[in-house]
Amino acid sequence: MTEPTTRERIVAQADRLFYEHGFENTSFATIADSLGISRGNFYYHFKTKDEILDAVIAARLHSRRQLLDQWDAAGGPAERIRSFIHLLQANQGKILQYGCPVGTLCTELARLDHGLREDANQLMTLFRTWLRRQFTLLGRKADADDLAMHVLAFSQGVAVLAQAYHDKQFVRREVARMDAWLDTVTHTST
Amino acid sequence: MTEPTTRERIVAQADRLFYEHGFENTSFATIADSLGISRGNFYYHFKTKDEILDAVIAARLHSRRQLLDQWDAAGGPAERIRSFIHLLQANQGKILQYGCPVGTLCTELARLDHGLREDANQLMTLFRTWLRRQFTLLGRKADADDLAMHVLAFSQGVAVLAQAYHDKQFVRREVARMDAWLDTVTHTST
DNA sequence: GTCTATACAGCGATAGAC
DNA sequence: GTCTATCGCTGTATAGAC
Repeated sequence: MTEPTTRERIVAQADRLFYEHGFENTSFATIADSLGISRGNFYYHFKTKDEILDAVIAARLHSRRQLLDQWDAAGGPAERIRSFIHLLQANQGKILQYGCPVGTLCTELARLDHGLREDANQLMTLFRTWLRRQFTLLGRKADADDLAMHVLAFSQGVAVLAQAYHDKQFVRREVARMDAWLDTVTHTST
Repeated sequence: MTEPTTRERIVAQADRLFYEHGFENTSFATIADSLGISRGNFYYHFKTKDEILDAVIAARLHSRRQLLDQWDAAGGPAERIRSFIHLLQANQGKILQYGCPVGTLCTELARLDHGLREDANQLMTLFRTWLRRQFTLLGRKADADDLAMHVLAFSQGVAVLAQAYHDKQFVRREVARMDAWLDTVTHTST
């Protein structure tokens, strides 16, 4: 295990802070102070704030791809989709506090009309494409993207309300409902 | 029809700008300039930015209550829930651009850890309570709140993805899916 | 690579003239 | 009730010493 570089430490910290407090609401000073490095040093590694955002999005893409690769390595498509649905419960603590890391970033950048908006959307699309593939493998080729978007909408909606109300029971109920829905999809031919 | 007061004009404009660009991203200068009034005059009507936010939330609560009152005046509970579901399509243009006015505000204030967070949540709760009442009237007393939350989660999830992808067809499909779901709820006894 | 010091713009907020 | 002028703070970003 090699020691992380300063650059890597900055990206990891920015990733966390952008998630917990938002991109706009996180300043250079906050990131630098929380790492114990100076603002000046900061600019040696990243010329602008957008460059950090870019690196954070790239890091998230990388980590999410690894997660999907893990799921791909084991189980069938139905089991994999279930892993995605259950992610809401696995990350429940964070989601109740900060919402979905993907959804909240897309929403914030859309609102700021930010240039890297489409890059953030790539994160959402990563899951969309992956889900679509799983539904295709299940024999739902014709409406695979429709079903993928439905699963995404479910997870985003639950995340928004879970954060607003801090309600674990609600998450549990909705995940169970989605599990039941997935059963009907799995056991139906097109 | 009486001429709107300066205060009313400020609230209306802030309401619009907070929705379109977010609370944090909207400055006094932006609001004042867009109304053609000076920053100084601004502070005669509102001492702090939070006071404006408070007024905007109150205004939204008022307008949404009026909408629900209209729905209550005509049709049965099933028809009313359908009106709520179809709101996503009625306001499609705005939602594709700016998301849900209720959800995005709750998400932003949660993230800012803002003092008026709970007041924004009241907006969500207004719809939650109203939906719960409709499901109770449908004879689903036991799980009325569960169903209400499910409908809310649906609308929030669709709004997030509709904004990210600017996809009208997706909204249409999800609304149709929700309509079908409502049929199964309506025609099932507890 | 890391630091201190600083420039400069924009923010929320205040004082006081009209 | 509306204006101009200005303060103090924080934000992003830069320059230059070590």
